[in-house]
Amino acid sequence: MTVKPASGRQRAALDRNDWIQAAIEILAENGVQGVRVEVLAKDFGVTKGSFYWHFKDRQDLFDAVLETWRDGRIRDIDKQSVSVPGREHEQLLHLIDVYSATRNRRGIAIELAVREWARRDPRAAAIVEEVDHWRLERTRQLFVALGVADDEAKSRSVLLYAYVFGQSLMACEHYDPRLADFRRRIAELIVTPTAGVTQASPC
Amino acid sequence: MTVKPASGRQRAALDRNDWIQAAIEILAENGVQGVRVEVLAKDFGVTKGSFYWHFKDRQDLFDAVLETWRDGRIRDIDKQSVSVPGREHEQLLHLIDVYSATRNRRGIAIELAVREWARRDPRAAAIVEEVDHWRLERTRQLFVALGVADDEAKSRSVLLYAYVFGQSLMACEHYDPRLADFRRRIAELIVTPTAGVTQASPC
DNA sequence: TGGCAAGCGTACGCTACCGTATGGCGGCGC
DNA sequence: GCGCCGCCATACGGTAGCGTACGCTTGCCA
Repeated sequence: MTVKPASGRQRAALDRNDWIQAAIEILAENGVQGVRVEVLAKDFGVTKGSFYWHFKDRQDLFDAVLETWRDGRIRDIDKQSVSVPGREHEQLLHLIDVYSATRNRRGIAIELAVREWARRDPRAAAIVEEVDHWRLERTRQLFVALGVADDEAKSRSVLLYAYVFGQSLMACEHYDPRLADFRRRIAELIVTPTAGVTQASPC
Repeated sequence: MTVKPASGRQRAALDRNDWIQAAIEILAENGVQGVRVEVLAKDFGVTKGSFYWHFKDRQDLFDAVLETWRDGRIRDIDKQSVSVPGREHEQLLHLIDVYSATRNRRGIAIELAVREWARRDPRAAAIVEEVDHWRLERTRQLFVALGVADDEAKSRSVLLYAYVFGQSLMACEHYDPRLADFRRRIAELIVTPTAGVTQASPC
């Protein structure tokens, strides 16, 4: 999965972003603790002399990774969660599906790695909180567009993302072969307004 | 948090379980990668010569930690999830509450650390799957006792635990000051049978 | 009271890292 | 063609940690 392998005789010069991308790859597979500069360098076929040209130290890389991740997430949220009138229900279901464990393995792995990181590093925690806030806000708006009252919309947003992340760290593949059906059923339960929580129409 | 500190002039001899408990403590705080024998030894005020008396190597400790955790979880499940006729609803709510982020910080930290571990170690993954299966099965029974159809009961069980674990890795403390209310609302949504999913009464 | 073994200390070699200092090399401007 | 700078290599010192070999006590039991 190395971006610029050392296959060619004369490999291209690496830039800051190459290191960041490689770091994210390792982060997803082995966690923050696995992101080691000498290992990254070996993957690129260079020595750490290169790394310390582009970065002050390891923490510098970490900060860059966090910023990159945050920016990417926020772009994604903007793309996936803009309210398209009349299709909000479908949009919410799609949000859940995107984080389904079967597809998008890479994205989920990164997501979990960053959150694991955030439990022990305040910098990562701050970034995660930023991203969470964006996501929850966008989802809230979708629920509101569905006619759900604001408090209920916030609750459901929290439920939606908590479910999505929790789902990806449970091992229930062997629980029942019809798990896919269950997931659909759960998704509907989360996004479908219950009778009584719908906002009173202003009449 | 050391179990047997080196405060006394003549500390008691350590046994296998002392090391395991200390390892679990570090595991919760710093993850598997943080469980280092020389660090544990320093915490106890001994050298690793002691450790290698009780354990073959580091992996031996890891295996013991996993078994200990599993046994504890299964005991907990048996305690907390036996169906008390007529109180199943309350029991399910209690289950969610137990894993609420505000209380039981230690239990949650261990839970997350083990699951993080499981993503990269097949031995840990096997243990987690065992525990998950037990939990889901018990919760399913509670839902069924509430009159919920079997498929729906399984779905809700998955939702319940996914929500609980996901909740503990989200940073939504600053999302809204009324988060506690939202949590209650969400819990009710998860455990309360929707109209139409209730099992047809055998008439 | 001699011996034995559980429990731990000491000391060692080894690997994997981090960060730094400094040297080399190729391409680009002039 | 000369110098300079961007990019990387080399080499070094230092720390943390694993596992091993072996020596030292303490208590127990014959």
